[in-house]
Amino acid sequence: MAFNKKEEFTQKEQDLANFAKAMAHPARIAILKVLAQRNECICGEIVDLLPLAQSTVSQHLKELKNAGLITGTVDGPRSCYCINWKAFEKFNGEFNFLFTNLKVKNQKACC
Amino acid sequence: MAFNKKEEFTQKEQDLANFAKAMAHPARIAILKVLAQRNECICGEIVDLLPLAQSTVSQHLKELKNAGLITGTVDGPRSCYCINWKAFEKFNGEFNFLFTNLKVKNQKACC
DNA sequence: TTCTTTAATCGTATATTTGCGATATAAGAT
DNA sequence: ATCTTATATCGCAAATATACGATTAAAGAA
Repeated sequence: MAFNKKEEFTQKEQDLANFAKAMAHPARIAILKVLAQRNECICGEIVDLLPLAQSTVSQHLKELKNAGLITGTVDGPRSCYCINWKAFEKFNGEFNFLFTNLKVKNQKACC
Repeated sequence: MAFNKKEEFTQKEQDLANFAKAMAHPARIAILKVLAQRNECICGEIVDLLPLAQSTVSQHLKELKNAGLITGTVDGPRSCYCINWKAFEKFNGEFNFLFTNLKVKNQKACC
């Protein structure tokens, strides 16, 4: 890849891409779904629901946390994860601003 | 990776993850933005706007097309790409159904 | 203190993505 | 028929992502 060209794009483009990347795996979608329904889940519960090893689930949780889509606190041998609704609001707004709004103006079909 | 576990998730989870994956790169976000603003852009115009080689842009366009986010027709040495608004509507709805709706019920903050 | 339980991290193998130059293709121009 | 132009595809190198087992860490229980 010679060099990573991602930094050459605008910050907004990078942010939106990172948000999308965090959701770009069915396991992470599934995790988010569980958290959205329950709020306040420990890692073990999620592991039981997914067809993946504990270490793999932990890794996916870490990615979601790094991307800011979830929050988590470690409390000794137990942890607590929740959806960060604010992040979803922000990116949903960003997404709509970039695309859905323009739809109204520009509806013609071409190819 | 031993084996690809992606098929073990539900079809909806996979579809949403694939949609997200298509947007998981700033170059593809930038391409979608250009197409959203103009409708009916040829590849060359997009190449001029991005800090990437022609072959790389063509590859990103192919990925967006394969994911169904854009449509494109080849007309000899010239091509025409457009946003597939229906796909955006579909996935935006899916996304809202999975997450944003639940927000109302489940607002408490924990961690 | 030692044992148990739960989750994070490390190390590693394999798969996929990203990016480019070179080449192929396809249609119009000369 | 050959040249030009615009785009797609091929082949490859490097970077990242995915997944797991093994290990570590941290807190409560015995």
